[in-house]
Amino acid sequence: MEADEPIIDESELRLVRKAKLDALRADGNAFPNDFRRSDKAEALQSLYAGVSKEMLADKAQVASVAGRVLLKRVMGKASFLTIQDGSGRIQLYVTLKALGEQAYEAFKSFDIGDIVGAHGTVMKTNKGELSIAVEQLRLLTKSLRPLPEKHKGLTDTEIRYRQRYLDLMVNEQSRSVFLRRSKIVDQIRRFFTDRDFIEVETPMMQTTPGGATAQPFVTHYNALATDMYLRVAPELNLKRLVVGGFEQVFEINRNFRNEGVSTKHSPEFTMLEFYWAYADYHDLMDLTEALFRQIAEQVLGSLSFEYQGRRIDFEAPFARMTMAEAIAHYVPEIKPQDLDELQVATQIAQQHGIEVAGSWGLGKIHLALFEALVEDRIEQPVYITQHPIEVSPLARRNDHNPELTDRFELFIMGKEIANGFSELNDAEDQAARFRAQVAARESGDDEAMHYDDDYITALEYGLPPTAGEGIGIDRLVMLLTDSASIRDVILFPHMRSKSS
RNA sequence: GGGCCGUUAGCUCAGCUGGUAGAGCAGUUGGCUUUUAACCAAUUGGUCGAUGGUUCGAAUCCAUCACGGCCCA
Repeated sequence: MEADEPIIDESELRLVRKAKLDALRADGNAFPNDFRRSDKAEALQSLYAGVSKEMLADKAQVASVAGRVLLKRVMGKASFLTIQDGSGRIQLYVTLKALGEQAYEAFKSFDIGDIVGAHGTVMKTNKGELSIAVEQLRLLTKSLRPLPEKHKGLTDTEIRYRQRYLDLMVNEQSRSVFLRRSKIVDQIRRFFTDRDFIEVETPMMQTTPGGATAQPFVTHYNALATDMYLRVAPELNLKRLVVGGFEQVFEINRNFRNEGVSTKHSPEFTMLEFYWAYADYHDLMDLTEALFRQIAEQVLGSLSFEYQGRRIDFEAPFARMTMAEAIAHYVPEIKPQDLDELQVATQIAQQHGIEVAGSWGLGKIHLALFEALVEDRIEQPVYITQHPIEVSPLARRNDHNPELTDRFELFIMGKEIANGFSELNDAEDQAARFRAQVAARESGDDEAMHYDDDYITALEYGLPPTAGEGIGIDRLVMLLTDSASIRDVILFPHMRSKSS
């Protein structure tokens, strides 16, 4: 996106640096790319952690490192630079004696933010800090803008999101969140490929949006001369693949829902979806627990962790309860038998300020009560099962109660983290459910699904009994990084453009 | 969409009941050969988010708008 003009800022700080760059240009190649490093900061730090100053001096180990200057301390004829590379930080010890007059003078004009390369001997200072006693120091990239303040860092949330690179440069916390995000996604891939799932990529642009009840983004496809929708879910395509014989598939990719933005919702978000033939929703719950334990163990090194001051435990089996059971469990003043009677349940809902339409069955009332009274109270992982059929147009009917589905949602700390069900593979039932969705659309529900004729055709060829699930990656990462807002786990969250 | 809060130097922030803008860091100059947010001395830097209004006088009070944050729907 080139929408925003670069900010023209000819402030004095910039002019000073620009003059330094001009001098470098006049002097030769101001942007060399022939420097090669031998070591990264973190590797050196851990390699020499237990080695004494004297032992290091005996070894006279040489190293080449490169990174961005974060701190600079000039003390006459000897100086220290702290640089940061992709792995961490390391200190450089720069002396007039080792560099010579000319190079040392040049070094003194380096600014915080510059990218440098250094070659020298690994040493420790009197205080025991690992450093490189620099013999050659090169400026690799001149930085023209001043970095945020060195100890308070960058706290302005808006700048942290709009200029994430600054946030990453100076806020260690932010770096670690995104490093951990990468590890979590890596673990998910391993988990599924280890179990013979294959990773696939299905279209982001679709002629018929489907797979979730949500309002889609619309775009125009010139070559096909048609409007298309950004997908709200990959679900229907993934099940087409199961029809085609890919019996275990998963996809980790973006979904787009043209809805509100909040600390829990981002219109563009990342979802894992997977489909597993010859399994049901109970198998999914077992698999999800195994997945979450593996991630926590591999990424955090522990099965329990803090989230916003609460301890979350993945070790104990995740509770499983129906929506009605959950209401009675979390809201003690509501008795289980009250929820079995349509009339009584309606009354309770109305008492809690819920507007109950005449067409609602027990399931819909339970859902409304659950969302109003239970969701926010949940802390530890709990599977809520058996959602009403009206709100689950793609899920298989329960064998004992055809008004309910074989479905679950996993909640942790008030957030819906996963949603899975035994898939509806009866093409005729699915066609009827689509028609009901279309009727809802026509009476004004923008989030209701479209009728997907092609999907019905696929089902008519036969979808094996299959279970499928979606896991919101951003929310999972929020939990595992103790992040309060979804924007803190998305590298470049969308922001309103500033009219200048 | 509604409520509350915020926007002051490149960054982090002070600035009271209205009297004409301040600190630390960064920058510049000088000093300093093992510092750790290095230190010491001097010094530059502002359309106080924008536009209106009230007032002799507005960063400060009022209104509208923009952007952001938190909470709610």
